[in-house]
Amino acid sequence: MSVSSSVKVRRIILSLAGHYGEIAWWPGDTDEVMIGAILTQQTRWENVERALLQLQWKGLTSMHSLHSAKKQDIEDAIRCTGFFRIKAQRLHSLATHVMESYGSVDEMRQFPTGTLRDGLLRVKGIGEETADCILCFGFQRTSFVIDAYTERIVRCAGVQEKRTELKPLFEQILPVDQKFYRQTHAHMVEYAKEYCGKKRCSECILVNLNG
DNA sequence: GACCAGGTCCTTG
DNA sequence: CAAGGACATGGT
Repeated sequence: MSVSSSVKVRRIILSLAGHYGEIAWWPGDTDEVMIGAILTQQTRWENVERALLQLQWKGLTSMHSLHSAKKQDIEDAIRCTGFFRIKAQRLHSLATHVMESYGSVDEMRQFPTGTLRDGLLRVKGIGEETADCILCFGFQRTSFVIDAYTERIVRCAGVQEKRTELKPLFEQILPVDQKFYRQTHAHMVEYAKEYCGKKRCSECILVNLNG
């Protein structure tokens, strides 16, 4: 008989926190996090940073400016992130949602997390992970991000729950403190990039988590 | 050249 | 609901 998924996840969280400690991760203002969250879909972060620089040169790093930008200008700036046509469309759709539903990014801050999340998920091209990244890292909310890396790590430890059940599983365990949400997601990504390849997981410091 | 990257949407069986 | 393909550039 193995331990429950809840205990496994708790061990992973604690183990990684002990391994990495506090790390700086995904700084930037709210608009920039929103943009980065879309650009990083299925894309390395280094390429996203280059695109963010190009957007800065064009003055397109706010929802306000993206709302009125020409599609061609957005595409040219973000080409290096791949999927550039669909991502340009997604950025514009997000900007339109922000400006037309709230008027500005600052107006969004007074709304509850659930309301903001429902709105974001209605934007075509924003799924659960992107919405939670925006909420957790852009709006400082306690909404945990489940990504491919997190799923890979918990599978490795024998957690069987479906992906949609992982978010509530983590949120039951984490203290309701924004800092833990940010840090834990950061740890998952750093750890997986270092040790969990897509096909195999070597030198895994979590190998004894089932015991 | 093959394979992968911090997803999401759409279509099929 | 699960599985497969499309979207596209850049690095190993």
